[in-house]
Amino acid sequence: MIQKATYKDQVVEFIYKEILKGNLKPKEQIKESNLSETLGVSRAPIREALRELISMGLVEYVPRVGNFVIDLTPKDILNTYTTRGVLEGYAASCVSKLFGKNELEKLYGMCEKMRHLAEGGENVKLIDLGDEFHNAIFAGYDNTQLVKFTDTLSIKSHLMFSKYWPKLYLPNQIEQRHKKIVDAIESKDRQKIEKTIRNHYIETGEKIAKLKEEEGV
Amino acid sequence: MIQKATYKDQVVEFIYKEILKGNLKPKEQIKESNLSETLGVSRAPIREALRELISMGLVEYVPRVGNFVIDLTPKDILNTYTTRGVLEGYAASCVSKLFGKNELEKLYGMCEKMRHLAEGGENVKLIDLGDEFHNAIFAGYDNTQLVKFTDTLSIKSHLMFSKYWPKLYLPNQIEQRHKKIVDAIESKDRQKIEKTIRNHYIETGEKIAKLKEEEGV
DNA sequence: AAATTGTCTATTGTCGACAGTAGACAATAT
DNA sequence: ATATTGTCTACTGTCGACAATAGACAATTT
Repeated sequence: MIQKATYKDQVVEFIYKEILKGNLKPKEQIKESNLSETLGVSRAPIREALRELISMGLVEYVPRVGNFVIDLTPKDILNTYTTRGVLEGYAASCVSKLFGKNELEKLYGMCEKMRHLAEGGENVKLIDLGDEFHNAIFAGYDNTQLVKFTDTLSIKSHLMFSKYWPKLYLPNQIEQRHKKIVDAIESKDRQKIEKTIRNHYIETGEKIAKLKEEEGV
Repeated sequence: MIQKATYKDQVVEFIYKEILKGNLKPKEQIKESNLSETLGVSRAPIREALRELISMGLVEYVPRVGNFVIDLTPKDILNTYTTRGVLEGYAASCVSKLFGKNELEKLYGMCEKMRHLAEGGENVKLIDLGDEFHNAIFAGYDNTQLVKFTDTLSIKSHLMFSKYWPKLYLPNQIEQRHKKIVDAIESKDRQKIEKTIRNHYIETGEKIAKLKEEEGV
């Protein structure tokens, strides 16, 4: 399926990457006219892109003043991860019964691969695999509303994870933490699944929030 | 605090009310130029308003084709309510310990008032009180991320509730259903709170989905 | 008749320009 | 020196016009 990308879509992509790369720093104002000149398009598609980024939660908007790169407080970070944990935990508990041996094997395999990628310092691939892991869990879940929310949260998380990941977990821990999730799914105990996934995210949220706090001093 | 409303904000309000009133029907295309002429403003603020409505989930957008009033399938309806139940259930369980006798009394009072409003057929006030009820529960909860999601879902729910509410519950049932939530909060049993609120929403979601299904035949 | 192609039209996508305002800074008054 | 007021500037808000395109419909081909 081919999809013609409008300028707006390309601008969204561009800004997102600039933020990821750190070329646009938290709290920094994103000036429409500047970008317009830089990218060689008019302000209209820039504005539309910014609106989208606002709804994604990556840009904060103050009427008549401007658009600013989001600057997450430690509390915001914890909130983002917590919310993600609540939603994904519920989703996983709903679809757990769909998982047979094959699917579980595949998930366990991913856990190992995560360790390898972490050992090799391949953070981009690690994040991609993380996405794949979560998508695999959601594969059979058809609550598009909930999934849309988790997608938003996922993008937001990446922002922080890509910055702090080396300080978070050892490669072995990454593997074990995800295996724990698969174990829970295997148990088919819905309560356990929810709890495990919630904790998975809350732990990471707390860690990153702490790092951010220390850095903010 | 005074807030200057931009045209965009007023247009959002206008379109939302048109949808609520049924002047804009599901699946109907919202044409920028039409609205522009009707409201006497240029297309720019109209477009911005539409973007916002898209992010609120009230308008669906097909690139290069147009903006359409959302047409929720029965499944979508159930999903919306389910997601809301998951999020609000968790939130309520988190803040339950903050509720003392005063707060609980107030909540019980609201339940009674809901019955009265339902008996009088005052659906607008009923919806407002419903919001107040939920806001009261969230008062001490500071996960802005989660609250933002529930706000979105709440707006979406209103769309359906305002259409179907007379067919959903008897005045007495409305009171009892909400009292059950307060009872759960009073118990301080976090698990029970989550479960109660989830069910509260899922039940309504299922009912509305069913009504929608029958109507769609 | 059915399928393909071409044309037209209504609608969205983008543009450049101007209007209005928030915030900074200078000028003035106390 | 501090507080108030006025001015300026850079930015967002809005505008009207034009470009591009999806979808409908007509013309053409088989």
